[in-house]
Amino acid sequence: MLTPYRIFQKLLKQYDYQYWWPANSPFEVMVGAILTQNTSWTNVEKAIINLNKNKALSCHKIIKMSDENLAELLRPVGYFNVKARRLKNFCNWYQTSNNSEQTNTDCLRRELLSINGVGPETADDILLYAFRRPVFVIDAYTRRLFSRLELIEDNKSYEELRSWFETKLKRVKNKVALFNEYHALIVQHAKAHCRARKPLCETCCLKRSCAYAKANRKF
DNA sequence: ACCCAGGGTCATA
DNA sequence: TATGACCATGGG
Repeated sequence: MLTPYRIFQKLLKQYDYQYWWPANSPFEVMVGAILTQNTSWTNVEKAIINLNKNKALSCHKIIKMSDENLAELLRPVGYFNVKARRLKNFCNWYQTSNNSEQTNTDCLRRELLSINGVGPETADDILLYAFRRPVFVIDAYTRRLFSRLELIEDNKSYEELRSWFETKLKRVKNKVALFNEYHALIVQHAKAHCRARKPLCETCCLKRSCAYAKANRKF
């Protein structure tokens, strides 16, 4: 039986540990989470370098900078005008927020979702990889993989899927570590699988339109 | 010349 | 609630 946990084991065996999130601080994780919306990570790295060069990788500096100057540093990520505003919206919340280790995760999640520009996946990236909370991140790859394995239906909402995964993985001990590695492995699988098809399964290439997957009618 | 990327918001029906 | 337009650079 293919269960979410079995699939995790296969991914781990195939790709080994990923040690996410690739960042030097929790704040950098949060910035990256916003900048990588529908954007490849290589572009995000360029923007992070720009921010560092201008000593602008801090809440304080980002809020102080003009929209135009910030957008210019964010140019490589695309959507730079939108993302400049989103980043500022986030920083304005982060600066005044007073959340501690004790803050309830659902409460923190609702606060994140109330920020314009932070949707469910970005919020969960931040919760898992910056705040170390046990939330399972759902992204386009996760949907495609489990849809093509015929374990989920593609008309499910984000919350339905997150709840499904968290229920299926209820019994694991260190949820933060597992959810962390799981999402990272799915992304790694997406990057690697089209180049070297290896036996996780025959039909789960995660490109949006994979001829192989199409031919096998696993959509 | 196309397709895609570690999404989200807003207007419309 | 469910689609569709829009945001925009860079790599394959």
